[in-house]
Amino acid sequence: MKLTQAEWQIMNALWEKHPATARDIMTRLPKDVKWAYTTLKTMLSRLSEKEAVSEQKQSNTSVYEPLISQRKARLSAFRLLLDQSFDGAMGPLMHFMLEEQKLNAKQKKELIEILQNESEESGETE
Amino acid sequence: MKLTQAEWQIMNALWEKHPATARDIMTRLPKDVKWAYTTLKTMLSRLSEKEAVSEQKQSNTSVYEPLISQRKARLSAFRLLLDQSFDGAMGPLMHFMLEEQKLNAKQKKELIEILQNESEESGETE
DNA sequence: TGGCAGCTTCGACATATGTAGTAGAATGCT
DNA sequence: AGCATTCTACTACATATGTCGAAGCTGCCA
Repeated sequence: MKLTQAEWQIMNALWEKHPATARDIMTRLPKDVKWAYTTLKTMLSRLSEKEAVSEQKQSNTSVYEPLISQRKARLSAFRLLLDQSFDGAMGPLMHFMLEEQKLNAKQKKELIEILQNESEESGETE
Repeated sequence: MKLTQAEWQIMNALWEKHPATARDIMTRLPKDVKWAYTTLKTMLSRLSEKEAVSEQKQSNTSVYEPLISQRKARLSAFRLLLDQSFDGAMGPLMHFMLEEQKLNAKQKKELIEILQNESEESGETE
């Protein structure tokens, strides 16, 4: 499932809290997004066609629910980035992240801790 | 500079070895890409318009050179993924990568080492 | 019960992206 | 010189994406 930029903004708002109406979602979109209400509705319809969200009518108002998990969406996006921009390998990506200083000292420290903790355990989510 | 999927495939081929002609690039595209020669040319023209590559005529044949570095392109793509899909924070991304088992034990170990070494140094930004 | 307010559905349109054909110029082989 | 090969430049077209406006329901309140 590939989401477009606009779709990500909507899905992010929806994952944050749902079910939600179009109005609800509007208020949770990034501040710099200034869509007409119908623009959002159009996007929601398209997401519904794509089976990314479900649409239920409560009397005259539609209530939406995500049908794809954030985890799956992230996985797709991540894989795409990896394949498309980093030769499909973690190595280049890791190097890139470190070289670009995408991590500050504190983050590095946290990361090290996470890594060390996780090294002991197994387990998954969803 | 945002590159599309098709553009990434071309730029990857061009970064790999350049200058290069359209024919050269054709041979280095992913195996599953089966474009007509003119399709590639169209893409190259668009990349040229976008100032992502330069086009020089050697007599009657165009020779291309990347004008944007792979590093910069990766940076854009990475930032976009981070902002769009991971709340713009490394934390969620790191957790995601670990949970998804994108890193095996050895890689984690290496990563920890790199992190600890780099922790002392400083660097610059873009 | 007449309306306003808010929702919904449809249709429309611009730009972006993917994909390619055609025509004509430049090259090079014979 | 004449022809086949190979390029380039243009044009075209479908689908995807971003953005709305218009018009028609629904429900609630004075």
